[in-house]
Amino acid sequence: MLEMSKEYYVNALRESKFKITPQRLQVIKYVNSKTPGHFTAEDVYQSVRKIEPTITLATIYNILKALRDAGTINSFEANGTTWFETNHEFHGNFICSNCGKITDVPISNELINDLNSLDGFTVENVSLILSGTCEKCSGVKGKQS
Amino acid sequence: MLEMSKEYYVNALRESKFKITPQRLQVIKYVNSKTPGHFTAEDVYQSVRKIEPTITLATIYNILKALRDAGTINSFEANGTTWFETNHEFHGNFICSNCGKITDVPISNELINDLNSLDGFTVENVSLILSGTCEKCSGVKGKQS
DNA sequence: CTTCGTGCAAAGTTTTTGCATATGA
DNA sequence: TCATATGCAAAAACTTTGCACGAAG
Repeated sequence: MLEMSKEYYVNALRESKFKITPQRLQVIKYVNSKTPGHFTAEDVYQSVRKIEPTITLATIYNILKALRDAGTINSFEANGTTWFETNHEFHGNFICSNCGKITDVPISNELINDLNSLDGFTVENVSLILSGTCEKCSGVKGKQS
Repeated sequence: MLEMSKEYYVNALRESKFKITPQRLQVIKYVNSKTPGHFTAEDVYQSVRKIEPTITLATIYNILKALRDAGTINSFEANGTTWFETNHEFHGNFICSNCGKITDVPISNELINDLNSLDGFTVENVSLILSGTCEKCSGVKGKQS
């Protein structure tokens, strides 16, 4: 895989016949700054609108879909929304049911082999989502922020 | 684990201090009939309303939450909705992006060990979601039903 | 110049909430 | 009796759609 950089995203969009627009460049800038990390369409919107004030959530959804179709970001659903991430290494996403924070957790290689040996199924995407209490929230009472 | 039966769900609700209502019994009847299987709140609603015509989706959500809190069903999010299932064995859920069908897929025990050895995290729930093309849809053109 | 993307408004889905009434334990 | 559940309506949260205009290639 190419090193993460804005060019990586731009090239991937071009290869998939997407046009390069100022709005897309701003979303790329945001996404690239969040490596590794997890973000929602709303997160991207709130950040990018500071530079592109006329942009709308619908356009953010469009752009994130393009970046995903170009193979540069992954998505998974949790807590009622779609989360995006740039981490292409196979991993789990641990979601703390107390504070809501999402943390990447490592997974052994054996599982990857398992998943590639499913008779009859062509696996294109895998998401492993764990929930529970994170280290910081263990023994601490509080509400999700 | 107890054998799956309506009593299993009723007992679990009682142990968690939930009341047994006719509406809950009908949802239990539905859930128990879908073992193994995957269903949404809407699926339950459409079935149960035939016997309990005044029931509403809000009540279905309430009951499914109670059954989940009582530890009898699991849930995961995919395709924009929450799916419920009774399968308590650790497994993956393969979602065909062509026909939408969800299929349980077996996972080796190694992963379970991995997931139980996450330093600092208390794992309460795990969902492994795979997407791609199922056997039936491989090589077949069509739209999701 | 032609196709694709953006901005806007509106609608579609799924899920939650508040409250009065009804009911299980 | 009394805490909890139900039914209803309304709202909230997230995502998609249609269309006219604008911009990239």
